[in-house]
Amino acid sequence: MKRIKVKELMNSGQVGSEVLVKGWVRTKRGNKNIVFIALNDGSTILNIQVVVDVALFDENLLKDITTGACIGVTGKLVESQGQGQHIEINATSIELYGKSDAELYPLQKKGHSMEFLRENAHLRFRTNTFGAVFRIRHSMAFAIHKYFNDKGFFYLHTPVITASDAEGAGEMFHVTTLDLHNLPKNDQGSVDFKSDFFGKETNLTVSGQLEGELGAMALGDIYTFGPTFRAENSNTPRHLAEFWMIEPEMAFYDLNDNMDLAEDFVKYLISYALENCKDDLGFLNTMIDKALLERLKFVVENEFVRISYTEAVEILLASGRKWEYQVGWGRDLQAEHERYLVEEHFKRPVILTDYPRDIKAFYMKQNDDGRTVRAMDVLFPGIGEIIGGSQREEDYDKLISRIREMKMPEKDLWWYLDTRRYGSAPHSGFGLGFERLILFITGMSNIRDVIPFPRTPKNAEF
RNA sequence: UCCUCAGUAGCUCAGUUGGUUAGAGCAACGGACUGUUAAUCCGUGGGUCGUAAGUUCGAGUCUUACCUGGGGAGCCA
Repeated sequence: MKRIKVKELMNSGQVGSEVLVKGWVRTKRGNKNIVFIALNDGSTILNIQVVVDVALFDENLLKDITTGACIGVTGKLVESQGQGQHIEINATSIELYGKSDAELYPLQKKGHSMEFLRENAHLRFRTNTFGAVFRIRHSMAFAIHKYFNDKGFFYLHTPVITASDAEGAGEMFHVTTLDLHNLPKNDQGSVDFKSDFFGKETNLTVSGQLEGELGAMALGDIYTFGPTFRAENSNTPRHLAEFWMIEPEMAFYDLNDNMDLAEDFVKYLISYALENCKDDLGFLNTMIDKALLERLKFVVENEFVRISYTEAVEILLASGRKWEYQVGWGRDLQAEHERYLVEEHFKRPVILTDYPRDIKAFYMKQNDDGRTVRAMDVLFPGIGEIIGGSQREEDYDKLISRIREMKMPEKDLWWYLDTRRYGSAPHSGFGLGFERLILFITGMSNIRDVIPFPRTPKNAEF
């Protein structure tokens, strides 16, 4: 008999038919006459209830069916006599694929703390919460590709290994095949990378943006979606050393087009989750965050506030608040400032634009005022900055003077500068932190719980 | 990296001004129960109190260092 997934069974299983399901035991309960098994196969958060007439089965087999064990069940699909589920399976035969010693299996049929489950990341997939989170994570990855594909964007694979630290987005992980215990030195006494694998110093990427711009300057609209690495010693519930980022880059988009796309994109993804992840979101709304669904709907239904950095500073100064970090034009906004704007003043997502150029990256388009750039940050409640982007500086002279002012390695950027030498065009783009999006959509509070295997300082287990 | 809180049974925690044999709930195990929903009821086993050093007649409790984790901050997505 062909196995049917529980999700399909719940949606379209025919009462009265013979079915075969395979999955992992969540709980078993009952008495010496009848036993109930809650079986989950990961296809849905819903369990199928298996009803076992004890008289029909070997006692030792039933003894081995414990929490965590893997079994296959053949039986008749019937309407449930009990409350709590509409259908169930009257088992006629059970095959035990893998036992699970109940005295040793870490997961119990009770709630566990997130910290405990994080230490058991190899097994946490088997919990309701993490099953829901990772099904939603998949759906969001799929929706991202669908959104851009439907809009005519091309998925561009930018390199994971790079020789440029051009953006200066953060500390980088070195990539080398040199013998770390016996490093070759040059005449100046520093490491000689000429004999390294690539013949030069290389790192893991901190952003695919610069390469993405090359693609946009020919293909029009592109996006990247891949892993990103930051060797920052950041220990917070919002940072990872290895995370996934989506970076669209669009020719002929100005900053307003860029903001329109960012807002439409995020709203599309949330709508997609609301429509396609109902069971999982319903569970998270009940167990993790009672305001989750309400908040998601609110974001979809309301326009994001768009104000300039300068206006934001005025609001903060007029608030009468005492800030731990001083507010003033030219200073970067701190978490407490962003939080005030999003969570108290406007009570909705906010897009801040036109930041002082001295606190932003070299590639951002310079405004005519000579002191601000066409940057945008999308700020979300509870998350902070979820998107950062800008219109790019397409003017060669302005770009090169900025590179020199900031003492960037001009020589290494020759290929980037070539896009401004040959057929330069106005263009824009942004970066969306995938895990921060998943945080917002699932209502989870720690970023380590929305990526299967978190990489953080002092932690690369699993 | 900084500030702060915590680390005691498989899990979540209690443990008084330092004092005899370190407790509870849940889980596990054994038993009871003819339809259960994290079933219920009765019973049983289970501990190098994060690690190291120190103070003391005596340390789960006090001191110092280190390790690990949570929360906040910085850096950022």
